[in-house]
Amino acid sequence: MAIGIKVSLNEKLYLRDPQETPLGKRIIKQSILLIEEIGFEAFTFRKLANTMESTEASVYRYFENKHMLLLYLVSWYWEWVGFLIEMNTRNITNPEEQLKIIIHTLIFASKENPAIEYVNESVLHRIIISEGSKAYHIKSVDKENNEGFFKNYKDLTSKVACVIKAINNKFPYPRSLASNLFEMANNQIYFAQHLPKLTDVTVENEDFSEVEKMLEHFAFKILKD
Amino acid sequence: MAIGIKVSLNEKLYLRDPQETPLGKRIIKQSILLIEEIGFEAFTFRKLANTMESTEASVYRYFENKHMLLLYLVSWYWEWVGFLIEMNTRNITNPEEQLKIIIHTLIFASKENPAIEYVNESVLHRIIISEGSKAYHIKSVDKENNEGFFKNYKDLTSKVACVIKAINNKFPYPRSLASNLFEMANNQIYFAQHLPKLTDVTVENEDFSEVEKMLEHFAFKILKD
DNA sequence: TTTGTTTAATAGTAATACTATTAAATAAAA
DNA sequence: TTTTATTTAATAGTATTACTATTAAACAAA
Repeated sequence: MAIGIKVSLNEKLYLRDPQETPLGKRIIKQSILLIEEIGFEAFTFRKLANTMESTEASVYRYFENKHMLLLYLVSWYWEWVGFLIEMNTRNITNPEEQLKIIIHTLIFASKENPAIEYVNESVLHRIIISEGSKAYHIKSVDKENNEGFFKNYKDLTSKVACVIKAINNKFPYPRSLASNLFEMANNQIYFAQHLPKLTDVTVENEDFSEVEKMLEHFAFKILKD
Repeated sequence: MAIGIKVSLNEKLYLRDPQETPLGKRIIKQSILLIEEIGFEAFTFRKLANTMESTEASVYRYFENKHMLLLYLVSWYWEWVGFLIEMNTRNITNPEEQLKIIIHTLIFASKENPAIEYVNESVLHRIIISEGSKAYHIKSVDKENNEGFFKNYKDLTSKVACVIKAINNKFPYPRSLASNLFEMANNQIYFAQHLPKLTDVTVENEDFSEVEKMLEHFAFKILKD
């Protein structure tokens, strides 16, 4: 990922690279806003084309269907979070400190300085929270996994699992803890906002600090000797 | 829930109670099989009607749309798991033992003696694992929550949160731990089956014992003083 | 036997997902 | 500069899907 320029993603995710043309960038920008506004089920390429004053057929030249577009956005997000984590932990040697930074980045990724003008990271974060899991809860998950569509998410999980192992080499579930931290972060934010009976934390005005505190509590308690 | 007879669910979930008529029971039975076979996105009432030799219009007399049918199945599942947990923990006084039984029931619910002939609990479990979260990851979540559509899941979370509090009254996140155990159970099974890089456990031939062991490890480590 | 009620089938419509073909714009080559 | 090739987008479709209005059949109650 070269900052300000181009995020490197699996080329099979798209038919034509949206980062290469002005229309492609508008498709990314506007689809993020429209999915957030009406939800992924109601989202269609025709509605997208209407709001961005283009045509349905033009959008289909970039993405095979709306599922692939979601997959693109999800991959973009995790690539970006992975990049932020890499940056923020670079000069830290203590693995406990690294994990704290990872949790913080996971929760506050959308508050970092936006790197790319055609992606509203804050809105994208909300999409990942409410629609993200639909990217892999599909019948074709095995085929798409073989194509490498989930590589960004898996690579980030591996990276975090390494930090977990550095903290406690005897802990038997580093990957599961890593993926659970990702899933739990998004789930508990969603619960706080929509199904508060399912959580103990509160989220107001996009302030996720209680979630951060809870994830730290969970992670470090589990990793204690 | 009266065993062998009728599961009590929110009446707003359906237009006509499917448990009341033979056609309704066939709709439940066949929809479980068809969703499992082709996935929820490809599932339509027309395809369902074809496979069960009925008509699309007849299915629409029972459920407003396929989302409401999924919500019905998800509610049915959690009501059933809650019933099993109630049964299995009834004569247990030790809360640690209760939590172990809860985790076991959560994981092996589908292996219990089927209570109702028109529901294949094992197939339903697979649907909950791969499609369940789509029931509440929708734009209308707040409205539907007000209607009480998620009551079964929330009640079960409250019940488990009580057991968690009985184990360690000082633990600050009993609801979050409870909901996370539910979500984690299904997620980690799904990862083991489809995205093994995201987990450390393996699941072969529907044997979920490694997942059970991991959930116990997580839960009891977190609740330790 | 009549009336009312439940249930299901017919036959639609509107919206959606997707595509084949053509046209316009731009760039490269002669 | 002119021709040719390539990229990009618009038009105009088709097939499928989601959903509904209306009618008919089955059954029960009066």
